[in-house]
Amino acid sequence: MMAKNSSRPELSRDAIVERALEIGDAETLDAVTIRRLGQEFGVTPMALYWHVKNKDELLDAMGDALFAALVVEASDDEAWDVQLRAIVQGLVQALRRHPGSRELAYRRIMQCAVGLQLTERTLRLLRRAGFAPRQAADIAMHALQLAVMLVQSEPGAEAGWTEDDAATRIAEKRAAVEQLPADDFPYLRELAQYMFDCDDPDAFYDFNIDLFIAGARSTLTAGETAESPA
Amino acid sequence: MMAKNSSRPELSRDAIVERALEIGDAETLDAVTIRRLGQEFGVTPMALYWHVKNKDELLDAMGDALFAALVVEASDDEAWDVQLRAIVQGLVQALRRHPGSRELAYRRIMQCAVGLQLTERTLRLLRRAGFAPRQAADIAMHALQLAVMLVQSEPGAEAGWTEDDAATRIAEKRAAVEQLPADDFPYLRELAQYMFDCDDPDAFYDFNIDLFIAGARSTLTAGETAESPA
DNA sequence: ACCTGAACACCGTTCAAGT
DNA sequence: ACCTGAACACCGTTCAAGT
Repeated sequence: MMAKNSSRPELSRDAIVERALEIGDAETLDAVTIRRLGQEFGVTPMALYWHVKNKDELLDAMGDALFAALVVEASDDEAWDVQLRAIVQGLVQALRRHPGSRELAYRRIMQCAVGLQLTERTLRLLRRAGFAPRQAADIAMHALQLAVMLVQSEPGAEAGWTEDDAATRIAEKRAAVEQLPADDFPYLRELAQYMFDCDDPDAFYDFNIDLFIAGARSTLTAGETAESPA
Repeated sequence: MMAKNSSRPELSRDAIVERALEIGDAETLDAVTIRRLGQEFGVTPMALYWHVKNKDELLDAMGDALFAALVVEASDDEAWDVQLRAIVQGLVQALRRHPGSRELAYRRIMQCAVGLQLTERTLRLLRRAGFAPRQAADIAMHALQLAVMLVQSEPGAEAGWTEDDAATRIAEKRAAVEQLPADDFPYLRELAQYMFDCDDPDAFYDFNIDLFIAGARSTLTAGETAESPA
């Protein structure tokens, strides 16, 4: 019952998931391996199978863990568009915590408890705002997937490597664009700095979220004559 | 030089990529294996390394191939929002051809020739429409990523399995939602049919694309006083 | 130019067995 | 309840060698 080694935590499902996320961030998702994890815990690979059914279940658990840090900074009685923005922003903040495992969010967002609760809340606020059922469903899904998409495509945050390594990758991309024929790609060459380098990630997220909210808003006003709110 | 077996095509880079996409669609992306491909061509695994540097390059080539079928049904002198819609639609149509390999599109869209040309065209039309440089860059990226996102999240098109197998998976998901406590998830239960079953995929795509276009449109009019078009 | 044989260092997973 | 040993069927990849 006593800790055998203070630097080596007890083996448990949560500890495994946590360590897996760390490895994903420090290296890559395919560095996350049953055998590697066993090694990190000073245990044989097979020991993990007691705590986790198989690797797929581990990846699912990692995906679910991404949503654990979710906080939505808006109360139920604020305007629907304020709430919707807060939901997407909260999701983005949560997912950004583990860059290496961002792609796992896709398949778990409509599966895990937090994701379902968030979906419920989004549907509720959209229905109450006056969106038709079909619209509410589509916009809710769009909102959640948008958050995943933005995090996944944030310029200059491809794989979870060292920070200065990311800088070199960006430089490579920009260099590749510089080499394109100026006659055929004038605009791309002119705007390359904006596409690959992201000096201000928060501005990037804000702009794209606003774009989405504006679209939703105009959809609502356009359909208001045809549909009657519940 | 003569075909040794008419049912077994010559080994070549293109043939390998094509077969890999077929396997991805018929089964899953991780059924796509160097060894499996060698087997399908009646050749040892190592033979592939002559035509393809390594597996990563193969996956990249598969991703690039997704964009090969791209057609944008809009000419340069149509309104900018019509063109923008046609671009996203064209991309969606192209990516839908290989459901099993959709996830590969993400990392190649700004890398492959077709993707770069499409980006250039999008930037050009947005700049000419009057968007500021930063806005044009963000919206262009958003447009391209949106297409990938929609294809990846089309309800009821998760993995590239049999069509009736997809039906059972949808039924499972809906059943899971039915089991949720009615007090906590009234909206989700009410709208479950819209979220998981997609009776009309084209309508799904149209709605979401329109949502995006509407957002872009309102961004343009909002910023028109501040920015002067080129 | 194009392919094979043999070998290496990895995977995930099962299952009976230990404590 | 929790972990190990041994084994199995897979991977991707290299490299010298064949034709």
